[in-house]
Amino acid sequence: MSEPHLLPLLDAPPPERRDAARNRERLLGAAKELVERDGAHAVTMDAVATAAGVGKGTLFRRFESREGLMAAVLNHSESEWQAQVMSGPPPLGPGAEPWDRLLVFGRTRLETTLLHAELIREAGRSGARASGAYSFAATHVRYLLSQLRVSGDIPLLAVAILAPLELPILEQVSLDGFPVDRFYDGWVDLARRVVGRSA
Amino acid sequence: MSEPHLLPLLDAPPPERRDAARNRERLLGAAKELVERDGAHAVTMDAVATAAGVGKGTLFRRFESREGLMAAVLNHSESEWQAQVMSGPPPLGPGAEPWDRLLVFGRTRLETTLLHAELIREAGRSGARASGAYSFAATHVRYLLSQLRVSGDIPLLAVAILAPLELPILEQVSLDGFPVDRFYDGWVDLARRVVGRSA
DNA sequence: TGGCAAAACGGACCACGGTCCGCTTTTCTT
DNA sequence: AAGAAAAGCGGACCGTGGTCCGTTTTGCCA
Repeated sequence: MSEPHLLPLLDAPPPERRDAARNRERLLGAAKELVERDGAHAVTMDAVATAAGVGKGTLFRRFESREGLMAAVLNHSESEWQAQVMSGPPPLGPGAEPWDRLLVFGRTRLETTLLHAELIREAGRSGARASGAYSFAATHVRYLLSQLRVSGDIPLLAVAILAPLELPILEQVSLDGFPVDRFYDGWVDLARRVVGRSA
Repeated sequence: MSEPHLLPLLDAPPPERRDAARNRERLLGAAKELVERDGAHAVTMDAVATAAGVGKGTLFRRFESREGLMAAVLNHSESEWQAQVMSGPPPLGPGAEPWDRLLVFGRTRLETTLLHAELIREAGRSGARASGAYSFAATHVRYLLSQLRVSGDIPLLAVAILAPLELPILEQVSLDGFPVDRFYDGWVDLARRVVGRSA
């Protein structure tokens, strides 16, 4: 009947057991390797579990679903870009004019999305959700827009600016046969109109 | 060694055999019914085939995949809206000012997308592709933009205007907890900026 | 009308995502 | 150090999407 000695501050998330952590790492490593070798679409859950020397049940307990696993891999791949944005050199990182940062942001985001296209596709809904990719970008754009003293509903304008850079949109568009360069120019034009720059 | 008597004009698509046509109709009907009754996510291919009194192989031959089937159902559902846009009463249909048409277009498109959300989701890539939903909307917006004498790369601006109304974007946004009404207002603001209206 | 090639049919079959539950490992307590 | 509860493990098992191929139907021509 003894009371717990330490009250959890802010109900802390329960820590991970040692074997669990080890297996998560093995699984993620195996997944990354297989994705790189065979392409995300060809990676089966059985294969990942086997390659990691772990049971399938474990794989699913750690990553919820195939999409979840892909999202985890994706997240890892995008984290470098996120770091560049947050603390890399200008003009992508801090230190440059907001407008210049926005332009570079758009270009690199477009490139990153295309680079990870397959992974994003395989990650499905989790791609945007579980991996913080989308909300990171949204937050950053909102920040830049506020720096630019844009008038209006900034969160929504951020959505509008980001939307054409999302994979589902890019896929629809490229079905219509747009080259990527032209697409980027178009995006710059859009950004100009939205933030209200004339030239 | 006789020559064919009739040359096909513009290599015509081969017509469908009677049984094939009959089965396609049965299948589509069964699918619509099941989707309505149980929700798209709960509809299995076996169930559709059985309900239509047809083998599974036939179902797949006619509709390619589950996504293809869902796209077909979706297409049917959207055709009414498309008809309204093309030849219904103003301001959605022809006869009103382009700007007013654009506004109503946006609102009804948003509503339609949300109404068919589940079907769109289940239709996956085919949702945009096979069902002409996306390209219809794009074409129409391009038309309205040209009527509005908008300067710039009209096809790309059309993409930019349409993008925030696509389901994947709406889903990401509503995760961030936006009410729909506010979202529509935001879209109108976006449209204003893109076409260059001050008020 | 009979016959034949092409098209379509259908259900047995397969692969893969996901679940379940009896067993093992970890961790905490005394 | 021992013991027990919690957390984790793993692989047999299941449902569903998708394929394959021997059989049937259709449409055409004689």
